[in-house]
Amino acid sequence: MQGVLQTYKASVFQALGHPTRIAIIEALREGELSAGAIQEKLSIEQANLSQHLAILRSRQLVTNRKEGNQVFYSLRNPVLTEVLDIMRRYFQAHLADSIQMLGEIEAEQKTR
Amino acid sequence: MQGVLQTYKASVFQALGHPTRIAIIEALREGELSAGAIQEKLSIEQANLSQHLAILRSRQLVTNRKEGNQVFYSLRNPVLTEVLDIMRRYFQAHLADSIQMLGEIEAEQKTR
DNA sequence: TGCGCATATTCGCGTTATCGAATATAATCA
DNA sequence: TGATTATATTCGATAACGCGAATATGCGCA
Repeated sequence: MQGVLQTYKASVFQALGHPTRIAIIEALREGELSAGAIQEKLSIEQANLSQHLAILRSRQLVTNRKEGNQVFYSLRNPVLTEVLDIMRRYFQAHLADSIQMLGEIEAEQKTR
Repeated sequence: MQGVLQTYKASVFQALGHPTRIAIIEALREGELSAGAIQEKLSIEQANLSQHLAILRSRQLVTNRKEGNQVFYSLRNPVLTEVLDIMRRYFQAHLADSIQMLGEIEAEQKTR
């Protein structure tokens, strides 16, 4: 087993390692949104969203603010969008390979 | 299910979402290393390392060069270390919370 | 050729993640 | 208070992950 620090870093990346959670974070780029608004934007099950939000909360990637009936989420730190932007550059740098990977991902998705 | 692009991004983060793989990438920061050298550095099972390397390869995060008997690995793109550096800043920015999280991670590890 | 070293792959199994359904909580409002 | 809305949690099933043991592959060298 590796060090605690590496475990910590890994846990943050792991939280980012799901398409729905990437979508949530991208949805929050523009500013805070209520859970309901996110749900509508992503059109996923309410419970499922709540589970993903719980993970992002537990990793401290988002904060939430309760207002009356609803809960508003926002990104905890702009560093996150920074990382996503870098990944976009990374994606472009490896465009050819990435396209191939996308193909494989698509193929996998179809066979499910 | 979210878009293909988000699935792709998530798959890259997911590859980073394991302490051993973080350790591998950090080990490769200084330059290329043979699989054996990495194994020695991390002191993990040979098969296990090979599995992790396979994942990093499949996500295009590392390249490998065969030389005679051995295989040398290196980071595909400096963007990776850039992301790790940013995460370090992130970690420092949230030091207080992170320390708490580390405590939780440690506690979890002990109870296993 | 046949042996030995470095690395990769396969297999079986335990653990963790993910999902939808159902249920719980908590706030508002009639 | 009771109904309604918004969100969270629990549960059970399935899928994916991670590991070590065993085995396979591939290269160099006697």
